[in-house]
Amino acid sequence: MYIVLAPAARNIPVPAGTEPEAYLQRTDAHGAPAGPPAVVPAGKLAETVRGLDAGAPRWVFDSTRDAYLPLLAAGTGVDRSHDLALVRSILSLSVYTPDTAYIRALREEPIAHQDDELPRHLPPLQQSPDQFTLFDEPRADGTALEDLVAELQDQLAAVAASPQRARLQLLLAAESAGALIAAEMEHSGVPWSEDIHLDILSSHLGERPREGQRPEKLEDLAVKLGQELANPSFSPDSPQQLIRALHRAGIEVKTTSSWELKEHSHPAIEPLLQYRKLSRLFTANGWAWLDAWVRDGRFRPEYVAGGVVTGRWASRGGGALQIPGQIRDAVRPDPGRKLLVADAAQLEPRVLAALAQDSALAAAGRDKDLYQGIADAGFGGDRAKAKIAMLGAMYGATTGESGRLMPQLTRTYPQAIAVVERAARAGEAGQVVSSYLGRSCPPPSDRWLAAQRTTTAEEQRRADGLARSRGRFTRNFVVQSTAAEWALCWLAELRRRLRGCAAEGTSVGDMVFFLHDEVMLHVHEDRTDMARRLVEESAAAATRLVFGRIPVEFPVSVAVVDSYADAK
DNA sequence: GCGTGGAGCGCG
DNA sequence: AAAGCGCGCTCCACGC
Repeated sequence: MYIVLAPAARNIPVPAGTEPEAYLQRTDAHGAPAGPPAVVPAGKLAETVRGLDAGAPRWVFDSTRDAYLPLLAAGTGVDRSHDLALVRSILSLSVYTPDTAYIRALREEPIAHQDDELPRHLPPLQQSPDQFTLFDEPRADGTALEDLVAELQDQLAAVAASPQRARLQLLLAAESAGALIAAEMEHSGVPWSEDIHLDILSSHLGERPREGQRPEKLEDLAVKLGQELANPSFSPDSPQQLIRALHRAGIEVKTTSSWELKEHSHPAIEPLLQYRKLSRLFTANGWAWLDAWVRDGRFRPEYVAGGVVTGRWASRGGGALQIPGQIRDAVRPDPGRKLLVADAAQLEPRVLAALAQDSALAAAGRDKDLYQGIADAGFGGDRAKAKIAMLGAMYGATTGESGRLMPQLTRTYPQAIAVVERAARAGEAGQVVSSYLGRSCPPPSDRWLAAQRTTTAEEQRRADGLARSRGRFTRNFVVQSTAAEWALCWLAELRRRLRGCAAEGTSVGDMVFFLHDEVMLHVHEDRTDMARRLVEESAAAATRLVFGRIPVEFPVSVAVVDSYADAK
């Protein structure tokens, strides 16, 4: 049922005379060992895993990325998994987790689930003063095979005793599937045309500059800016110099951010905004970025599944989740392939409709754009207004246009608004809130709690500010986290279907990119209709999985294109 | 020289 | 027309 995999490097000492690559332990449905552990000799792991996966086990990894990327490199995939670290992180916070010794222990060591930057398998420094002995001695690090098996048992027992076992099980399965998908996407990479990227850079910036120099067009703008501000030597990269120069030129801004600059009219503003735009392209996605992240026609970022408190993915290096529209034209399919870009339309407000069982909001999104539906029902058909109002409701806006539009929204969708308001009040009071499937937000920090127990008026103002800030966080958490689990289920369902097709000899394509509510497939050009159908089926399946039978639609918009730039 | 926090901006 | 959630990256400014 489960097979626990422990890379041998973490199970030193090595048995004499052998050179194992990994240890495997088969267990029953409760994680209890079934038979003795297997020692997999060097060079045989991928092959062994491939053979065992036919028996449809759930592979147990301490870190999916560490264990699975090498398998993928050897051409081996697995069907299902259980990621101990991700499950640990969810269980330690979830309100659906029962009070077991394992959970209590987790909650007493906050670092284990809060700080992913500290790999659990590295012992504290004071325990290994000599770096050279580090790899020759047994590590008391809790990742030996038997410790992984023990933790699996603890986790399965906790889920079994949960008052919401089904939801929690689904969440943990989806989270683990997400980790597999993240590794697979990292392995496949995003098809990237270096030539087109270079064309974009040269047309916007000019030739690649020498190390430490500005590109030609950026330099021109800096010079022009110096002239307009009558200050030839200042650097627009320095906020302090910049704001002083602006003030001297009579432009009275509090910050130098673009939206505030746009409110003034002065001949220096246009070149400044242009400089900003190009400077960002140069520094964040320029030649250096290309050198670092694109090789052999693939952009290979590192994804961090479960890297965000709400359950969204994060990324490390390469800014994978912030690819600017400016360079999306560089994402091109291989010959014989197409890009299929699917987007869950207005996912978060639809999730809110489901959470609140708000039939008016559900109706507004039936067979149409949800924001347009809201607009038609209460904002005179003005879609932009409806969208601002809805986003404001989910983010906790109090001022500005968004704040002004809120009352109208509350009149039309009292049930939906009540859900986010309740979440906000809970957060302000220091409570935790949870997603539909049971991912809970972190409790307030000790500093936050201490701030709430203040007496002086000034401290009280600060405490109120902190409370409102937490309220905005929890308000958004219920929606964002539930949207993230819908999206994970969507991806997992899609993965299952794609693997099913491949197993039958009909390769449809690969999942190559995921961005919160949007997925990109690199599909064979003669199977785009099939891919489209799988994506749509998966969305329907995800809705059923998460919410059961509900009268809320979760439509996906699908574009089959030859450039990512054409997807929107 | 090194780490950190803020500003600014990219994405959803 | 503009302030309210979640991130990552790059730069500068600052303190050590």
